[in-house]
Amino acid sequence: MVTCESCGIRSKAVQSLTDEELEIHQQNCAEIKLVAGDIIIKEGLLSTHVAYLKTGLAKIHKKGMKRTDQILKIAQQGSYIGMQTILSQKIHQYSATAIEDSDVCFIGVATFKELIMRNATFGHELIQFLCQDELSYFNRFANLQQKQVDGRLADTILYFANDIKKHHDFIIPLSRNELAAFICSTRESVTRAIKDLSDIGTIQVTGKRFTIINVDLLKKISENG
Amino acid sequence: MVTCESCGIRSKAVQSLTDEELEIHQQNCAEIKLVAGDIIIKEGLLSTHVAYLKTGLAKIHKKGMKRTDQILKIAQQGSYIGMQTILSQKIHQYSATAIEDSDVCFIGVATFKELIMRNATFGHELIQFLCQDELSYFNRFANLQQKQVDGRLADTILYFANDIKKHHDFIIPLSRNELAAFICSTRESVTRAIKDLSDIGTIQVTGKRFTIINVDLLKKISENG
DNA sequence: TTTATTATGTGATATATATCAATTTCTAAT
DNA sequence: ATTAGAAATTGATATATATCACATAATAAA
Repeated sequence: MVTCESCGIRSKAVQSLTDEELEIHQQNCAEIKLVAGDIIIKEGLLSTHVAYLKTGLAKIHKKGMKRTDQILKIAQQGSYIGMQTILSQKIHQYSATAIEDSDVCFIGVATFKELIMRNATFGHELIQFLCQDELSYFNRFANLQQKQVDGRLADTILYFANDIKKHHDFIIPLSRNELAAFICSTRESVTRAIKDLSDIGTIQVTGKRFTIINVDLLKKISENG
Repeated sequence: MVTCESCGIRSKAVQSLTDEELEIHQQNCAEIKLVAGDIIIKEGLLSTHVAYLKTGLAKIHKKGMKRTDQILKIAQQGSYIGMQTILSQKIHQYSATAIEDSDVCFIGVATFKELIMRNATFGHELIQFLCQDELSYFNRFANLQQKQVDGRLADTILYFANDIKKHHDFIIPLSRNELAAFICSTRESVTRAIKDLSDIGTIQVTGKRFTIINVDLLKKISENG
């Protein structure tokens, strides 16, 4: 069994802990293996743990008025999930679901809070994380509002290629419905947008496999909206 | 002159400082009186200070591809502005402009960071603030995407009434263009939405003065989109 | 296999809202 | 008060995309 101490991929925050603090962390922390589709946290339920996504990929989603959830963001390995709620409110305000097989560590709320209060560097790392996160939202927000569907899809494809998969040929582990929920559109419009981008020769798509053929053109569409 | 020590409306974070730390804060902090329209921080410029909005109201806005800025949020008194950038990136990623006469304290970056690293409670309060903020975005995001203009305007009117002005009769210190930038629409559509809500007797509007006549109906429109 | 179920694709149509153009109202300056 | 400039309103039109309806493909179950 891997302890927090021996864990090679612990967060920067955890790296800043003293031996004693790391021991506290270790005692109140459980690692769980998830498969795609497993729920990490669920909107509306009491928040008892903070989740740390060690490996894998998850979607952060939220109920709207309409039936389908909206996908707020994709959480990559190294992300803390559910800490927003844990510190002030007690009920999770959003859900998180693994979209790839993932390893997740659950840390008890009380422990998490204690570490923040004990170790300023731990808190500092969390602040960095939260700030970074907020800036991403600002960007996403601006892009979503000012671009139309083709541009938003281009953004998403480039995001998966550059930030997540680091490859020009990759799987986007989202259904067309989920893609729509992510770029704030509909299944049908996503299908058509994929066709548009394929037709002009920027990408090649088979099911969930995307291959970027002409990056420059794709970037141009992303930039022009 | 008001010192940080004697300041009655210092932030919860500052309240947690020791006398010595408060002295450090005091030495690197300047209070400035702004009038509506004054810039607090500007996107693209080097971030040297964190701003604390002591009193007043400000808009947080960001350049898009199109000419007009988008308004990401309204910052109320008690908000820290510009701390996202200061900790990781060096260039402000968004602008902040006073939309009412305001008192703002500017704290040097180095000092701000020092206090985070010295005092875990200070950091903890900032984390609370950031988490709260993030949850607001999630809500705003969900609402914006799923409601149409009338519903989004209703949201905004209720937001100013309940959260900011705490009155059913109040001034929204935004032009129609700014209102549009806030609810992600256009000047003309905002005008028409205001007319819609007036026509059905939910509100009464003269220029920037809004009076809520039928709250229940307004809430209903907000909820149904 | 066959059948049921779910995901995806495609065409036709509806609609909310952006855009364009012209007018009126408000505000500030001389 | 008069003029100039900006902000807001109003109407007509264009358009991106949602919605609806149906067809097809992929997947899981019997």
